[in-house]
This record gives sequence, structure tokens and C-alpha cells, in this order.
Amino acid sequence: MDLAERIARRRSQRSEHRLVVDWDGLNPAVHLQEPVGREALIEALLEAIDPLFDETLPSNVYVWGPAGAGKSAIVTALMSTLEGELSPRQPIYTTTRGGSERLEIRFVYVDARRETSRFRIYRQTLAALRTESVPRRGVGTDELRAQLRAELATTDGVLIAVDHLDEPGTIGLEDLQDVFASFDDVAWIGVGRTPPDDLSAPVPNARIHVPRYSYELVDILTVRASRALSRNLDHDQARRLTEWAEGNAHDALAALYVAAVEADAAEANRIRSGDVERGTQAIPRGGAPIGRVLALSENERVVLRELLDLPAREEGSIDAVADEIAERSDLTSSTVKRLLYELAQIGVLDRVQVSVGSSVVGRNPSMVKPNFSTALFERLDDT
DNA sequence: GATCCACGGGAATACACGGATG
DNA sequence: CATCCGTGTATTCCCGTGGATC
Repeated sequence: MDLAERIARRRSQRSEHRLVVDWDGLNPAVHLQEPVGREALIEALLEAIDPLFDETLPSNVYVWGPAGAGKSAIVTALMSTLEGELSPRQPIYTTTRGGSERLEIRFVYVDARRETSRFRIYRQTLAALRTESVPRRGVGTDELRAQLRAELATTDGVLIAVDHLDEPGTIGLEDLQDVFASFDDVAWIGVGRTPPDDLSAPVPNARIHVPRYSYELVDILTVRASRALSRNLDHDQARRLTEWAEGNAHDALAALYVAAVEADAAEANRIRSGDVERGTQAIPRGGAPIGRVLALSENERVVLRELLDLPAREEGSIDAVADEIAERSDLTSSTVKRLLYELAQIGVLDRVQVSVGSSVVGRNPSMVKPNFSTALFERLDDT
């Protein structure tokens, strides 16, 4: 979108009193093409993968830092730009025997929250590299690995970024080493929260620490808001959000998103401080990131949706809640119960002791409550 | 026929608590 | 008083089965 177009769009939006021009601009799970306030880190990352620019694969890299520090933002932006700049837009070469066709290094981003098995990682990588369809079932992991190996031969190597390692429910750095151990023409960037010293697996020498945001977060909110809103965000409100979020960009953006929803619903022409207030109240600090929740399987999200729809979800043991949800879905109570426990284990739900009357015998039941922004989930979880 | 993996259910383990035991 | 035991529930762990796909 060029400048004139942007201006025109704003004017027309303004005249319709639309505050929010582009919801994705505020979506914590969607990253900017051009990260803000992380120039030094990007430089460090480029340095680590420098051999690429001589058309050789770099060594593996480990990127780590706390939640909401912008790891995904940097890595996704880097990978998509590299794929755009250094890889052919479409493969136009024909493989002439003995010909010296110039191959290319390719770039793939994999979200370990979605690709939870070795099979899926191979599959996702393969799907990113080739245009023909990739089997989902009926073919073994070894077969898929062989197909990937064959596909790699048509490239000069692949740099694969695997995000969200070592989170509850995702594979770890150790698994990643193993998955690509037998590939010479693959280098990877592993991304996780765990400090290298706390990992038992061998960690690549190239390590990039992404620290929590401090002042930069104000700029990020400001830039995001300027893209997403037809009116600028007050500097004070941006500051208030970053302080409340203690530097966690996800939480700050999520709160801003909800604030925008409030303002939009009220047909306000700017985000008011009451909106920000309600935004912050709608986000559990340090809860599960919305991207985590959206990456859950269909049935896990069904369970969450039903849970949120339950008339009185504040009370009710897991057992009782599972029964109710089972009635409203085509899952068994037993399966719903298992899913609820699993969601609690990965931090999407919180388990809280239900204060129970004295008479009962046996272990005390607990109930679950969401540990993520339900407002955001309800808006972003389409289908 | 092979393969992956989501379901579903049951086995094993953890916990709560009153009462018995040392 | 500290520990163990029995009973009843909650929670975690595990694995066989079957659907969908190749």
C-alpha cells in the first residue's frame, strides 16, 4: 500500500468514523514486516547467519528470551524477508542435465505449537518448500523424511526457524537437534524461552539473547497503533500499557486490542483511558499468549468455546463442567475431562481449588478458569 | 495394507482426611 | 505426637482402536 493510498484510506475511514482501520495491526499474534526497536538484535542475528550471503548455510543458532520480548517478531520478519529477497519467487528453472542451474537457499518458519511431532515438522517443512501437496496420513515418517531429502536436493540448502521450543506441549531443542541430525543441507534457528544454561541438550554456539523490552515497547505500540487506528494513540496511554505489561509486548498489545474493541463498539473516535483500563483488565498478566490458544487443535478450541459459553462457569468442578461440555459437543465426557486437564497442564487454563463444604470425603475437586484473554479468543478464533 | 494420531477409557498414582497404631 | 492405613476422590499416564488418507 503506497502513501497516497494510505492517506485516502484514512480519510475515508475517518469520514465513516471508523477508529480501527486494520485489526491485524493490533493482533499480538500477527507480526510486523519490519520489527521496531530491535535493530541491534537483528544485526546480531544477521551476523550469525552471515555465511548465507556467500551462499553457504550458517551454523545453527539458538535465540532465547522471556515471553513477549519479541523473539517471534524478529524471527518471522527475518525469515519472510530472506525468503523474499534471496529465494526465487517461483521456481522457473528446468533441470537440464549437467546444466549449471543456480539453486537457491530457502527459508522456512515452523511453529512448534502447531507442529508437535517429528512427522509434522517434516511435513510442514516439505509443504513450505514445494508446491505439490504433501501427504497428511498413510505415509510413514521415514518416507516423509526421504521425500524431504529429495526436495532438498533441488535447493542449495534450507534454513529452518523453529519457534516456541521447550514450551509445555511443544518439542524441545533436544528434539530439534535430533529431527534434523541427519541432514547436511539444513541449518536451523531454534527459538525458545529457556536460558542455554538450563538446557541439558547441547546448545549451538551461536546464541542470541533477546531481553525483555523496556522503553522500546512504547514505540512498538505507537507504530502499531498508527497503522491500525485512524487516530494516534496518546503517548500517555502507550506508556501506561507498557508499564502495566512490564515490558511484555504480547500483553500490552492484547490489552490495546481489547481497548480498541471497546472504543469501536462505543463508536468513539479515539481510544479513551477507560478503554485502556478495560483492556488491561481483560488480559491475565503473564497468561497464555493468544497465539498459543489459537494454535490448539480444533477439538481443544471447541472445548474452550463451550467452556466460555457455559452459563455459570465460575462454579462447577472439572468433572461437572466436562459433563456439560460433553452434552454440547460430540465428545465424550471422558475426553473433555482429559482435554481440560491437558489444557490446564500447558497453562491455557488455570486450576483453582473449589472451596468445598466439609462433609465430602476424598481429594478436593478443582475448577478451571481461562488463563488467556477470552475477549481476544472469541474475536480471533474463527471457523 | 500402511500410517498417523485423536478418542476414549481404564490403570496407576496422588491427595485428603479420619481413625488406628506405636 | 508422629506415622501408617483405609477409603474415596481427583489427576495423571498410558495404550488399544478406528477414521482418514496414501
